[in-house]
Amino acid sequence: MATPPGPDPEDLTARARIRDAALRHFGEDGFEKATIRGIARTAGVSPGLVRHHFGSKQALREACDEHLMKMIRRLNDQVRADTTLSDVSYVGAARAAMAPYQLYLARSLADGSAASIFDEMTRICEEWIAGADPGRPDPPDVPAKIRAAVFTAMALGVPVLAPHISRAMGVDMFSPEGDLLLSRALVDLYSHPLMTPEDAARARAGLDRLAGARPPGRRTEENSP
Amino acid sequence: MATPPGPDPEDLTARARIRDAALRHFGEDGFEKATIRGIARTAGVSPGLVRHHFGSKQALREACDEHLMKMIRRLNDQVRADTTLSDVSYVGAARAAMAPYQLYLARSLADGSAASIFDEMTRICEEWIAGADPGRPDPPDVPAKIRAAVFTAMALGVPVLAPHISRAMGVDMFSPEGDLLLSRALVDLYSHPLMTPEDAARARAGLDRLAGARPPGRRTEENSP
DNA sequence: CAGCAAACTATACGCGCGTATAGCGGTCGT
DNA sequence: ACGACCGCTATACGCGCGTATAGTTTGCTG
Repeated sequence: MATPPGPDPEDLTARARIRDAALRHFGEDGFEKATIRGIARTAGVSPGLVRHHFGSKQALREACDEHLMKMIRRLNDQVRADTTLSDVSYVGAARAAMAPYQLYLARSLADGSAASIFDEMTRICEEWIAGADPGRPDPPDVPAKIRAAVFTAMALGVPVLAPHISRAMGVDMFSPEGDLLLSRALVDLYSHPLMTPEDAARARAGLDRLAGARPPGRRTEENSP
Repeated sequence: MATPPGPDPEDLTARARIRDAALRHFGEDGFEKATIRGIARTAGVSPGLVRHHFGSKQALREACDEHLMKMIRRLNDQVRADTTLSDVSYVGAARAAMAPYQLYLARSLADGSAASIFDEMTRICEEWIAGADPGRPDPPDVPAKIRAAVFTAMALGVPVLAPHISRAMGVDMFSPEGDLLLSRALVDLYSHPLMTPEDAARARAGLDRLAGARPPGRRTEENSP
């Protein structure tokens, strides 16, 4: 295997440039709005070459997904490798490395594709949660996988809605200042439970009551003025 | 004002049917992929009438945004009105009432439009947070508005990524069982801080160190292997 | 040097979209 | 009773897209 057509050792080839351009265009304009012609122009090639290498627009998207997931896996393994770093710096470094792809990831997740990426992140998160579960006082009444999925969705909500957060903060979320501000906000939110244990108990009781009484049918008040 | 062209008392007119159909199509297919012809067919009218009433596809989208925001405001006022309900049932009822619009809201937020809706929800959330702030032991070091924006993004991450959560749970998030499961997971996550106070203190110290030392420049290891 | 395969370009086609405009029927004010 | 108006439809235009295919360059092998 001297120069195999393998996917990894390609970083300056036209194929890789097309893929990177596609990641940018898909991320900035969305899959539908992005055009093969525009991607080709950014990559400095002819539109026909895009089809020659990837076959179709959809296949190009799937190649982007695959590439991104490979990068996420590598990032996670890398973080797992040296746990000597403090939590914060690793989170910051990971966010910095992901920055160019977050727009694409956001779009891709939002329109329902990139399922495997979400599942992979959920799996990673589940390991993380399962590792922390033994340390908590009360046993969880929801499987770790489901909690992992919900939390993954919440965590991904931040990059997905990055423009809105940046607008609220007044600085770009990906700038150093914005990143710092966001990190502080996240630490604050993560370290303060939004519900007291009593609230939670009451809520759980309410849920049990709803579940026992009747399945929560929707109210008919949606047509009242 | 017998039959004014006002926006409110219209619920069975063709205009309202077009708007509802647009909400569905935009939500299910995305703004770009959705077509005026398809919306018109769903609404049972001719494509020309869509333009006659709304002028353009973009204007139709803005009308959808406006309508949705009005509904959100009404829902919030309604919830604020009777605080006798337990937290959970109001959350469930609100989610049920929002169900048909969550897909649209998700798409709309994800592609950067619907800024005013996000800001409105942030404002509501900020009031909620500001009301709860006096009760916490340590003073927050991040403005309430920013915490509200970040939390709003996280909360909206759930409906935005609903398909993925549903896939992980095994049941549709909007079904009664899925809603119950999701609510339990949310209660569990909300009632258990993800970071201990020590973790948070250490993280804040790390952030202060990073902020004081140098702005966090990105590593050069993204091209290493 | 010949030849061939792979990378790449040029050009064209067809389709479906948003948009524009002309025309038709019922309803209401006068 | 009648005409102006509004809701609504039918039809058409032009554009830009994804896709297809034929042609051109490049680089490697025998």
